[in-house]
Amino acid sequence: MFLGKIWNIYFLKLLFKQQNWLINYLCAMKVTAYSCDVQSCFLCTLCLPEWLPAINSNKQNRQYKKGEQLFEEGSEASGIYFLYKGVVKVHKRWGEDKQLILHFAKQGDMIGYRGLGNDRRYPVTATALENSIVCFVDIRFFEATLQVNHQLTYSLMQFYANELQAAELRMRNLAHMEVKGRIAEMLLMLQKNFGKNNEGSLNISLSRQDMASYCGTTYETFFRLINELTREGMIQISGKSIKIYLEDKLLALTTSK
Amino acid sequence: MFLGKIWNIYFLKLLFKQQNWLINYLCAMKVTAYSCDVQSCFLCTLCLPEWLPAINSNKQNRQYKKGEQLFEEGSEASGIYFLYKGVVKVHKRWGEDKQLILHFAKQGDMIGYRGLGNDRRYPVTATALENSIVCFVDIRFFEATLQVNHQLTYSLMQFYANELQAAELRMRNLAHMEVKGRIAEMLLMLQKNFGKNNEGSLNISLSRQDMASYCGTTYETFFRLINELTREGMIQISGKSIKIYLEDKLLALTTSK
DNA sequence: GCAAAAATATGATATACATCATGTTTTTAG
DNA sequence: CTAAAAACATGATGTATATCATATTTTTGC
Repeated sequence: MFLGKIWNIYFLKLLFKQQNWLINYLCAMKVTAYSCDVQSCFLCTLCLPEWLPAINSNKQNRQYKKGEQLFEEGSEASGIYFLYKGVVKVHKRWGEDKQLILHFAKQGDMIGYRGLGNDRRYPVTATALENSIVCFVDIRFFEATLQVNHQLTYSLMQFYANELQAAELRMRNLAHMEVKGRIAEMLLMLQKNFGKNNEGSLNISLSRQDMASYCGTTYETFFRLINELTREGMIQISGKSIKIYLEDKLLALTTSK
Repeated sequence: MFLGKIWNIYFLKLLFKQQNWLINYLCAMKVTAYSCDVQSCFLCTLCLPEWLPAINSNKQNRQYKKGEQLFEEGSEASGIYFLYKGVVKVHKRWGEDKQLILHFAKQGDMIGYRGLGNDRRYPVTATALENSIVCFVDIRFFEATLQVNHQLTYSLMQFYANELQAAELRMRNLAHMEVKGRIAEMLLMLQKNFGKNNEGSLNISLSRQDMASYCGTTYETFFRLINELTREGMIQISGKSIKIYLEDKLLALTTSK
């Protein structure tokens, strides 16, 4: 029955190859059915069972269309988001038309937690790259939750510790690794986080500009370097689908000397 | 009496202008007197008073000479350090002879907390830039402390959140800000964290290589650019002493467009 | 379904920064 | 106190990457 559903969509996709609106419409419908079950996210799994009803009555489900912003850099941090469906980019501005993308958030990811420092404003912007559904938790309620659920606080602390390590690793890479290596690293990250689909390509579709912004470079440089990677047989890229062929060679690009 | 001591050292400094060994020796002696009072650091102020005796019997005072390593990137994370006296750089390797300095730790700073993620190895190296004294707390005891002292856990979580924000800001700057701006930013950071001495220069002395490594650039580029900053009247630098003259102009260099 | 707007492709040119090379000064260690 | 090592200074040269310019293709909105 589930397979039937997939087949159904696949069939429609073939039928209306260019008319993606229908597919999107159908997917959006399916997606609407999803919602927080108050038992599987970072928040719910780490809280005392007695606290779950409180969560249940305080959470809000929200939907965002592709391109819509969840929140913007500099605005007051109103709460924390848990992504149920979709893909969201978390990014920081530089000047008028540049940005560094910090994270491509996927199903299950927490977003907005960077607003929990001393400065209660979001230090980043979050933008939906696909139609997305989130569970929103008000910041005050979240803080109350932390006061009550020590295990959650401890886990969140560890989560931050891991994020900090990752951020500082990327800092070093931005400072010293060449762009080609950073692209290789991003591709491996995407494979790790989003996996491959049945055709063996990365299970996510990003614009080249967004991929470039993740690597901290320009569209043009990114373009030239993925061409090189293609010529060297490490990857293949057509449209928005990317296949990784020589994982070890990519990995080699990410190490020094 | 305290003033007398300072005058004493100042007098000796004049007398033996080049013979710093004596001064250092005397200072080291003075320094040896310092040690944890179990009431002023991040750890002690946030713990329950009942827990302090436990800390007192578990902490270790350690000394490091200039140039000595506290711990090394990749080695097992054995504990957390609190810096009582001295300056310590926290840095990450790249290749044989490059590094990115993440932090110049000063009195009161916590070091080694990056080792508390899932991977229980230090992701960074810590090296003393001056003779330093630290209070060391074993990682297992620290974890037990976290389990007991929820306020400490919460504060540590917030601390990490702030560090993460700072790291991601620097990530963006490494990606998009030009080196001159990053130097300006470092100088302002040094002034904020280490203050000025009675002559108005930054109260810290770093090698140019280390400053360059903090900015994510080479010694040569750093050298040329501080010359520019000097020519433009923003700073003055002689030996290891740096004076900031035009704070607002430096600040302007750190913003886009 | 069509016009407008994004996204993509690609060459030509510019430049910020790294690398190399060499000499001097300062610091360190025995 | 002296030799060796580290830090510092500075020009010459090389290169990775950004910027600009322009044409094509794809996507989006009404």
